[in-house]
Amino acid sequence: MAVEEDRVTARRAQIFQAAAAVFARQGYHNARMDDIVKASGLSKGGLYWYFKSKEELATGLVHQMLTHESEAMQAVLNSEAPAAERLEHLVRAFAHDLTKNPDRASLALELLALARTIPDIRTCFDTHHEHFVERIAALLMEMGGSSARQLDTHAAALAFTSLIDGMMLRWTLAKSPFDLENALWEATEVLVRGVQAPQLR
Amino acid sequence: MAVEEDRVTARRAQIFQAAAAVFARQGYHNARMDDIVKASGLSKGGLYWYFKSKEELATGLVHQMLTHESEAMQAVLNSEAPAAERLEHLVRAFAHDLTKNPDRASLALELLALARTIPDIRTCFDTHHEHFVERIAALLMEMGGSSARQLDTHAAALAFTSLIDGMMLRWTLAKSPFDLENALWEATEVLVRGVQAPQLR
Amino acid sequence: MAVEEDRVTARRAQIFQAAAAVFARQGYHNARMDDIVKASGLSKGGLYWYFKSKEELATGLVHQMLTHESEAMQAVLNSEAPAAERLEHLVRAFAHDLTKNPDRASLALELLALARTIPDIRTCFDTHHEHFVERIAALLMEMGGSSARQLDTHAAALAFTSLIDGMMLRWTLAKSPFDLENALWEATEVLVRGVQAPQLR
Amino acid sequence: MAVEEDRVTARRAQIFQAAAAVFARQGYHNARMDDIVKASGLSKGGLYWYFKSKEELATGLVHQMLTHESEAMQAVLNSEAPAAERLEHLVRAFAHDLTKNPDRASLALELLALARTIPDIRTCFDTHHEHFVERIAALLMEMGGSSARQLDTHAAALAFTSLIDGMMLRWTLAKSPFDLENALWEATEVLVRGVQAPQLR
DNA sequence: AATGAATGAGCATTCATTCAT
DNA sequence: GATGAATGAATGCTCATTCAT
Repeated sequence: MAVEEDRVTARRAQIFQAAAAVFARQGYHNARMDDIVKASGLSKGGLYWYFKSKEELATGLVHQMLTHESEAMQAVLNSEAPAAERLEHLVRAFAHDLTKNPDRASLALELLALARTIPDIRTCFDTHHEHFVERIAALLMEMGGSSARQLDTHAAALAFTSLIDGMMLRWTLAKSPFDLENALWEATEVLVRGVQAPQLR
Repeated sequence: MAVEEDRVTARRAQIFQAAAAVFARQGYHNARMDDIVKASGLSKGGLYWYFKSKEELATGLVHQMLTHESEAMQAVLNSEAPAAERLEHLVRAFAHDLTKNPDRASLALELLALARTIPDIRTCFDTHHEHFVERIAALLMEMGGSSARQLDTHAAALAFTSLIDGMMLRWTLAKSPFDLENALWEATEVLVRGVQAPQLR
Repeated sequence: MAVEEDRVTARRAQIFQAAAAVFARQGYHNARMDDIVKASGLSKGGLYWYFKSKEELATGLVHQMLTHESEAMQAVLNSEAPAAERLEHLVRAFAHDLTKNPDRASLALELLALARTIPDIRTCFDTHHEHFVERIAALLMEMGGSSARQLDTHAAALAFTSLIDGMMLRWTLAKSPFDLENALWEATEVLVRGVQAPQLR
Repeated sequence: MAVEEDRVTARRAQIFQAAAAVFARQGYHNARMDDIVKASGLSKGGLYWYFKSKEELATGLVHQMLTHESEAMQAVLNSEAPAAERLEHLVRAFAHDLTKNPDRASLALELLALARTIPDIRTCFDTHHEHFVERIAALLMEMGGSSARQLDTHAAALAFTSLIDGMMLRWTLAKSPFDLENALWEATEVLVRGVQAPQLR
């Protein structure tokens, strides 16, 4: 039984990997099931055994990716380091990972656009984002927001996550590539400074 | 002659409007040329008289939208008000506009995703973004960056534009809608504070 | 009135020339009315003023070409020279003309194929061919067929015309071009010899 | 494996037959893929599984027809009979076949016209014709050409093949049908007599 | 479980023809 | 007579999905 499970998991992983590569390169709509079949090494019927439609495959892929990302994030947040360091680690790890796998950023944009059209995917992203914002807000709070700044903290968290997505997007599309890790960390610093700085008015 | 030009312009505008509505609702790939034809009030052949392919139509639409946006931005920047006010005006106008036309944000995401696949569209966005960043950088500089902070200013401008795109994206996808104008302005304030705050380390 | 007629004739000739060139190069079905419009120097509406459909244009073109060819043939046949010389002249003139205007042969094949589908064109060719065969038969008879060979003469005429069409066809399609005039005249000689030779059995 | 091959061959044959019928009746350009689909008994996708475009289908059809024809010719030429009889057999079999299947002649004209536009088809015909001429030349030589007449023999072979094509063409287009077998054999006799007759000049 | 041949609804695009000006 | 913008039916081809083996 466990062996069964393993094979299923392995096959699905195999397919996810193929789909990720194909979607990243060609985009969801320009990707043919046959392309994914070819990339996966399975047969057409085989693929449809594990995913009953292209949409379900995309949805599953989003789910898997966001789960991974969430776990990776949690791992960093669970560390013993001071909040500021955890934040930096988070940012750098994220940027570093994308820099090494630029396709991931491309894929993310593709799937994000898909969220507009496919409700399940939208829900996935939505939930993920909410958790993300909460964790960041907590982190920022811990970093030195006085209780009087709670609102600011939450707003800053939203700003932070938006910043990340927006910069990833810019980075994937920009023809003249820039150093994502650096840019992202600089931006984060500015943001953090802004949160901790005394109110202007 | 001028009349000719006018008709051509009018027709193209008419088609752009139809395409914008359809792309916003259904997405580029789920949009049928027939849908746009229907929405435009022209005939199929008529549409193809002005745009020789679906792709060219999308490209033209991106061009037109970015041109409009750039001009709107310039108009705000040309005002006599102090820099800080111009920035606020810019942010609020942008957010206000989207709030009144939520489809625009949706459309923007769609077209942004298209940029991955269609080179001409990518170029349009790229150029537009570069100009955008430059203008914002100039504005931030004017707002009080000492020359010693030039680098920060540019980084902050990049952060700012990323923030805008990212938040617009979040806003379109979020199921629980939030006040875009408020969130964006708060985030902007944090960012500005961060730029003007004394270096932390 | 006569001036009117002249203009009409001139315009039609102008269009025929354009259509001939376009059909020769692209074939009837791959030719767009716009191509012919462009080649003719007229406007779309202008072309349709003189020919009310693509098919009518093709039909008119066939008619005009066959009329010309028939007249050219008649001119040669009307000469005072001995029959054998007239035949040679006929063959050489025909081949010479095609060699100088290879498009004509190509066009002929195209229109011949069209005859299968367009009844009017088929009728044109049919009538033309009948006359052609009759004239050739008369010529061959004059060249020395005894009355006892009348049947042979007619058969030979049919053979002769078939030979011409077939060789023209081969010539247009052959990738390694050959000397049409020479080949055709040699073949004619063989045929003539065969008609004049004593019955074998 | 052999079963696989067989099915593929059978399907292709099935499609060729349908295409031949449809092209013969309507012509290549007036034939709709749907017509062929209907005639073949397959589905649209099924047809496209075996031929990836209309053009490829036509090309394949030409190839198949010429291969068959070449084999049929070879079969006749391989017989033990004297050369003259083999020639007669060849001519009569060819004509007889067409008379029983008039569509074949019609189809041949259609495909011949296609050769003007589709390079692969042109090449097929070209190669076929070359072989045809060579075989006929050899046959004529065997029939009694002295070595002094070698040139004439080749010319006569070219004349012969042209004659066949031309007469088939005439026969398909003629409204008043004639006896193809008879006409063709008579013409052949004249030609042969011409080759064997003493030089005139 | 796995295969891949077969299905058929769906779609972008074309192009002969028309007609208001 | 002439123009060319506008029409819309027509068509080759695609591709997600199915199902007999």
